[in-house]
Amino acid sequence: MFSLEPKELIKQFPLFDQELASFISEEAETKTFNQGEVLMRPGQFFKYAMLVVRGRVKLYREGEEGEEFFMYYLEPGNACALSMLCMARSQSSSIMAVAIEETEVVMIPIQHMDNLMKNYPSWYHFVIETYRSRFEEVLNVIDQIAFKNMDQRLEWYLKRQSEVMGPNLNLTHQQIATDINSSREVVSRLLKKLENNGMVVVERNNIHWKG
Amino acid sequence: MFSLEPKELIKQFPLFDQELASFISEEAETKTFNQGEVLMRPGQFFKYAMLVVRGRVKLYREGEEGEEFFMYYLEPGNACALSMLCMARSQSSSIMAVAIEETEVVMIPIQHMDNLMKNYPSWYHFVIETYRSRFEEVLNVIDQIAFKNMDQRLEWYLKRQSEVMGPNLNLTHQQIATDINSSREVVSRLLKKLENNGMVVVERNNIHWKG
DNA sequence: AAAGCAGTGTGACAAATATCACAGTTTGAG
DNA sequence: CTCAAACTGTGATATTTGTCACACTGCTTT
Repeated sequence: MFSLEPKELIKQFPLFDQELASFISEEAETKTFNQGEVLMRPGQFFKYAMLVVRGRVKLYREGEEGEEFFMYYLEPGNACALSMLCMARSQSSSIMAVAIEETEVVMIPIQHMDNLMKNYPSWYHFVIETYRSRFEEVLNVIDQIAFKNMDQRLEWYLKRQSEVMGPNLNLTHQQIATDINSSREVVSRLLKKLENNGMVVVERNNIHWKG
Repeated sequence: MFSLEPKELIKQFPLFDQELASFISEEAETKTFNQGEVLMRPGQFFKYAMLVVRGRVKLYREGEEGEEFFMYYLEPGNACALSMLCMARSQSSSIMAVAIEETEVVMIPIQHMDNLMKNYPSWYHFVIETYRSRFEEVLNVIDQIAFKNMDQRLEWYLKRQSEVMGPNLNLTHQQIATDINSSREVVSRLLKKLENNGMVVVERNNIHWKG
């Protein structure tokens, strides 16, 4: 649990300037999460702003009956927007963040936020940019589920997955169904359609996306 | 187009402190939008952060085929979160903001943002709180359309409407259908069900919500 | 090889929602 | 008052998606 070099930080977070990187390097801890570990769970109170420097984090929404719904991934260079909305009132924010591989996270204690905001303009530019991009991502999610039907949603889902995971997606139909809140059979059928259209090659435990 | 007294501002925005209110009062303009006027449209570049001090603004998402989908209202004391994500990159943020009644808005030119962030802690607390509450609202919207079916969504929609507009909702079935991306007939039928359950009284151009 | 299991394919059916056609009802303009 | 327009109600039907039942495949374990 030790911290990153400023130089390394800037490489991951190009919006940071020298002083900011130095400050974070001194004051923040670095923590490694194992695959499957939960970074954030519903209704949690945050003590840190979290920046991903290695690995991948999956964010998804949990429904009241235990349903899941995939939102987006955090990759190196991303920050968890919600962890920065750190004011006491982190109520029933029922969103889950899980490391899907070994993931290294810079954790900045929230008591530094005032100082960071005040004295490091490049910090708040980063914060704003983080919100902006996450907000936009979430709006796109709404578009999909509000306006599109399952085949289009599946297609969009696979495209986004492949942007993060590469063209070979090690996913079962059941996992996909859970992520888009559908059912295995439906996913199977739609995948077959996509395969016929040449968008995809379907194998056991693997889907090859041909964007 | 003249500005508000600091005292009045603080009344509307309790998170503001005295200095912040004074600064805004001096540097910001106040603009009145008529009913139906567009405050913000898809892909627009922002020159101001916008704070609502009177009236109501409806925010909705527009689909590619002209569909609409209601997101939330801004009321006095609220700020348009998107207008504060003002960095140049305001891309295809296809969200619409329309005044649904005569609405007065304090417009803070974005060139003051750095200064505000740096020198007025109560400003960035307000900004953070604005993001937090909007983000949460949007997550709730996702819950609804991802996990719930139409009757529950309609119910939720009516409840939210009545929170803002009072128990008497001057809405046609068609308007509701548009807002929740369904069709008039479906809304009619579901309203009838709600009426039978005593949740609601349906009249022409008016729905009385009995929370 | 046999058994077991996770993953997949598929037809039949059920449920939710959308669409169509048309009729009735209220309102407001002229 | 009359007519047209906007709003609402309703049955019939289509489409989309979910559910159920069961067969099949290929891999792993014993």
